[in-house]
Order: sequence, then C-alpha cells, then structure tokens
Amino acid sequence: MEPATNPRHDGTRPARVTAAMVAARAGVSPATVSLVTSGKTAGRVSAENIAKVDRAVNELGYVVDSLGSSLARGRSNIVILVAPDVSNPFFARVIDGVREEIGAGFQLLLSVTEAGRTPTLEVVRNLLSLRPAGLLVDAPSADFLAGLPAAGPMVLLDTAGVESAMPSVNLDVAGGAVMLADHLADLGHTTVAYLDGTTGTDTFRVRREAFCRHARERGIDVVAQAETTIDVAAAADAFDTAWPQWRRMGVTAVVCSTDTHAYGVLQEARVARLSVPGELAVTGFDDLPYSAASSPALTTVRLQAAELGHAAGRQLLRLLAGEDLGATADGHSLMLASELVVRGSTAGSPHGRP
Amino acid sequence: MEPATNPRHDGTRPARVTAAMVAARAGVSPATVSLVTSGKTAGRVSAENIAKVDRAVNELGYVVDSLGSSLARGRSNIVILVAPDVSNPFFARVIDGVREEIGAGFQLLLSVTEAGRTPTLEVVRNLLSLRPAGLLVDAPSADFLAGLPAAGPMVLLDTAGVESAMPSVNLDVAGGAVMLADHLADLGHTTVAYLDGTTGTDTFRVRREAFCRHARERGIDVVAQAETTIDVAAAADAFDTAWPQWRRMGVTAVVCSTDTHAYGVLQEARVARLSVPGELAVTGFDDLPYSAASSPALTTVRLQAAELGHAAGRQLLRLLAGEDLGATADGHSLMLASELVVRGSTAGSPHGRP
DNA sequence: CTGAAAGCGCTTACAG
DNA sequence: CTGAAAGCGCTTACAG
Repeated sequence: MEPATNPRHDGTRPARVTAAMVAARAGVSPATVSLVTSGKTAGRVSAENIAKVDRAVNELGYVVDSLGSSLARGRSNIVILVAPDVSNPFFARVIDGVREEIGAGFQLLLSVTEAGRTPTLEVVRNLLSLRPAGLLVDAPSADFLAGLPAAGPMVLLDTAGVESAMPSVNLDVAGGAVMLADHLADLGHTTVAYLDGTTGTDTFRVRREAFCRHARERGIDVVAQAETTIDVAAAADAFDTAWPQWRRMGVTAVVCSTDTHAYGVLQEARVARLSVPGELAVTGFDDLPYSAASSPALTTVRLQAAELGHAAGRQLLRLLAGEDLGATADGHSLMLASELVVRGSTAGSPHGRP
Repeated sequence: MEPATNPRHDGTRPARVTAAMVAARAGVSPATVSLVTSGKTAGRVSAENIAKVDRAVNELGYVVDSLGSSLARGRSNIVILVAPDVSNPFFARVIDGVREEIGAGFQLLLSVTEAGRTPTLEVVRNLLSLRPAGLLVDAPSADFLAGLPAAGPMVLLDTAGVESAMPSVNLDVAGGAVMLADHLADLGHTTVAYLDGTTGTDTFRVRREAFCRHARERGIDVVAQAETTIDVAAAADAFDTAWPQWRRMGVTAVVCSTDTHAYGVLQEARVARLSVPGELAVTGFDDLPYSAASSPALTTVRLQAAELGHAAGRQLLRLLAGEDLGATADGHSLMLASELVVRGSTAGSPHGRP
C-alpha cells in the first residue's frame, strides 16, 4: 500500500514522509523510530521493534529530515569547506582528502567565494547559521581571521603568512622554497627569474619571499619577475614575452610558483629550442601528476594536497569529538613538510632532451 | 552591555543569540522580531518597534538561525549545485553565473561528487533531506534520472544525451559539432582525427557522435581517435604519440573535444614545427579566454558557460516562484545555442604563424 | 499593530 | 524495553 500523498494535480508535491508516519505504520512511537534510525538501539529497542521499524522505513522510503534532526541535536552533519578557488586540480585532491577523512557520517559541501576572493565574514556568518558540524576554511586572509566570531569547530587550511590561534593545517611552502634555492645554488645558478601566480591568496607571497630571501643568502640574484594566473597558456605567453629580456640579463633558471606555470615555460622553451636544463633550468611547486612525465620531467616542490585535506578533516573530527587540540602532542597547528623532487628540468643531461 | 554567555572555561561556547533574546532586549515578542528580520513589516509592525528590534539585533549580533527558520518555513534558502567536476575554468564560470542569478537571497553550496563520478541517488537523497530551496544537477546520468524521487524544485544542466521531463538547460554541443564539420568540409578536409575527453559525462559522447555523423555526410573520414583527461599536458602527450601514425594516415585536422585539449595539440605542433593550419588544422570546444590569444588563435565552438549558470538559476527561481515552466513560451527545457568561432587555427594564413 | 499559541520534524532525558 | 512530553529556534495564522 502506498503512503497517503497529496494530489499532484494541484501543484503540491507528495507529502514528506515523517518519522510519525513510519511510527504509525510500524506500530511504535516516534521515539522508537528515532532510536532505530540513529542506530542507538543497544539495550533500548527490542529486536522485534527494530525489524518493524526497518520494514516501515523501507516501505515508505523514509529519510531522516536533516532540519528537524539538526535542530533537535543542536548541529547538522554537514561540513562546509570554504574556498576561494576550486577550479584547479590541486584543490580537487584536497577535496578528495577531506571527503575520505570525514567519511559518510558527514556531508561535505563547498562554499566557493566569488571569483577567487578571499572568504568574507558575512558569508561565514550565513554559513554558520546552517549550524554546520564544522567549517574548513581555505586560504583565509588576516582581516578575515581578525573578525571571525568565536564559532563552532573550525579548521583553517593553507593559512600561509597569517597568524591565528585556530587549529590549522599548512603546507610548508617556505621550507620548500629554501630547498629550491639551495638546489639551484648548488648547481651554480647565480641569476634567476621568478614567475609568480596572481591570486588573492598569501601562499604565493610566502613562496616568493622565502625563495628570494634564501636565494640572496646563497648568492643568487633574482633579477626579474613576472606573474600570471594559474594557466599553462598564460604562463607560456608571459615567458614568451619576457624571455628575450631575461636572456639578456643572464637568467639561467626560471622558478615558477606552480607546476602549471612551469608547464607553460617548458612549452615555450621547447618551441624556442632552448635546451632545458642546459640553457635554462625550470622549477615548479605542487608536483602534479604530469610533472613526472613532462619532457624533461619537472623539478618541483612537492606539496601534499590530499594529505592537506586528510589532516584538516582529521583535526576537525578530533575537534568534534571534544578533544582539546592545543593540549595534544602535535599541537593545534600542523605543518606538512614539503619535499624537493629533483628531476631533469634542473639536473638532467645538460644539452637538450635525453 | 554584553549578552549573557556561557562560560568558556568549561569548553562550551557562548550561547547562541536567539530571537527570544532579541525580543527580550527590545521589549517586544519573538513574533515581532521574526517579522522585522524577515522584512515583513509592511502594515504589521510600528516604526518604533522596527527601530527597537534593529537596535537589539545589532547589539547582540543576532543572525536568524537557518535551521529553525527553514523548519518553520518548510524549506531552507540554500541552493545546491551537484557537479561531477568543478576543477576546470569552464565550470568556474557556470558557478559564477548561478551565483549572480540567484542573488543574495539564496546561499549557493556545491556538492562535488567523488572523483568525477556522476551524482548518485543516495547523495541526492541526503542532499534533499537538507530541504534545499532548489537543486541544480550538472551532467546527470540516465540511470540517475530514472531513479530520481519526485523531489522539490530542480533544474538539470548539461543533460546532453539523456531524456527527461525535468526542467533543464543545455548547451547545443551537437549543433556546434555540425557547424564544425561543415567548416572543415568547406575548407576541403577529408581526413581528420578526433581527440576526445575522458570523463563520465555524456556531453563528450554527444560532441563526438554529432561530429562524426555529420562529418561522414560531408565526405570527411574520421580515421582515428585518442582520448585524454581535460589537461593540456596529457593532450600534448597523446598527440605527440599519435601524430606519426595520424600523419601517415593523411590526417589534416585534429578536432578536439575541449579547448584545453587543443592547447596541447597546438603546443606539440609548434614543437614539431608543423604549420597550423597549413599542415594541420586544429579545433576545440568552449572558447576559453585564451583561445583568442593563442598562436595561432583557436577555431572553436563557443559554449556559453556563464549563461548556462544564469539560465539554470533563472529557471530555478521561476520554479520557486511557483511558475509552471512547461506552460511558458520557452518551455521547461532550454537549449543554449553554440557558435562557431573561426580563427587562425583552421583558416588563417596557411603556412606557419602570421 | 501586537502577542500567545501552534506547529515544522526530530531527539532525548524521564518516568514507567 | 517503551512512549509521553519537552524542547531545539523559528514562522505564521489567529484573535485581539
């Protein structure tokens, strides 16, 4: 028998199946239905009633209403990831990491801020009114953090360059930049150019500043800079335009703020028949999958994207479990180590492709 | 004076500011507070009380609780966009389009399906339990639509190749493919290769089938195919590998399923010193910004990304307003026209770059 | 114009 | 093991 539904012809939809309807059909109370659907039956509901409820749930296609449930419990089961830029493959891996970590018990939803802008307080305030189980905020600005209300469980990711007492997970891009500078210095480079990324996020500033500072200490002059969006083609264009001058300045290496930028440089270098690394060394940040397969393969600072998501999810789960992260061994702020991956674009056979 | 808050030292957070607290401070009833915060004061609340409530709201930093409000009204103000793949610039424009259209009255949240998979029914069922004001589903599969519960307002986007009675907005990729085949036939091409995209979505199948069918009618042989993810580097690799054989087969044009693929082909063509379009014509789909600036500029089928988002948002808004889309002039299903943008990669100066 | 009351759909002490 | 009842925070007829 079908449950009673509102007629469709008048434009109304079938009535929502409620716990009360399930209870009526199963011949139990709504309280029992709740106990069964939330799995809290141990020592509280008889096997017989569990079976009756399960049957009714299936027959009616009942799904616990998230609104009612969340209101009663005081919080929902959604985890909101606030991010300025989701349209790149690096971030897709972060998302996957979070999803894997938080599991099916929580629902991951993304709030994408407008055109790469850093998240605003107003957006977060509205998000908080949804009573998310937790918030994950990627690349927050200092202003943003300063005005943040003392909200529920929240973990920051990618907070490069901003101070905060909130639990956070970061990529040690500065450490990676230092290794990169050392590597280039060891190879004897003294004159390099930097190809930066244009986004509102601080991580790029930190990469550049850390590299420039340490490069100088190691006797490397960063004689020129250019910047483009994270786009192979845009980077290729920028390099194409800048190269004649850079060459005149004696540039022997281009340090790129992302692998994507480096692909553009590599592409133009091939077109220009520049030998990499013989005439020009090229480096990136990220270690995207293709970086091991490019021609030549790309020397890059490996950033742990999926692990960034995993760690943030894990922190959040611990916060939800009521743990005081500040008191634990690994503290409330994690820094994921970067790794320098040396490949042919800086250290391969010097003249032309292998 | 600060509102009473729970102490922080015991781990609890400051008490949520409720409408009741605002009412108490303003000296009015919660009903009046609700009327004011929801802007339904016309002829119902005195100017004096409006002012009192506004003041109390500001002093306490009150934000209407979305859970309570949504439960009482029967639906929330969130619009959920379910999408298999957000990590590309095309989709970023779709998102922007939706956001602009639905405005500040609704909160746009994304549900990203696992690693490019098509959305599952289970995911949507959970999403529906949040009582979204509406759902926007990108690239649904036929299976998915078949099992879809008669849920609230929902608009499908990018449903290429699947039948459905639901309101939907589509890009006429097939029409674009036909124009492309005509264009290449008019230029005298008779032997072409097709570089497809590997994703779970049907739009790529539709592009390819429409092109191949119409090409055949126009006397063009599609003699070879390759496929890669939507990635410049991967496409470049695939072309690099396939080209010797394709050249032997007499291929004079490579039709790419996205501009991104075409960038990869263009890149390798330059490395190989192939003249485009003299020795090889190259085409794409999308008309991403860079396509006008590449060397040579790319002939492509322009797809209206932002307009896809706008139109879907507009349909949803009308659904929410109770309109019966099936009865209106433009029907419940929109098809956004594609446009063939002819540039240098097929029709420029025949030998080498201009 | 105003407020008391019912109700949205659930969960959770509580009494039995 | 079970169910009646209170409560989560709002909104909306309804009576005044």
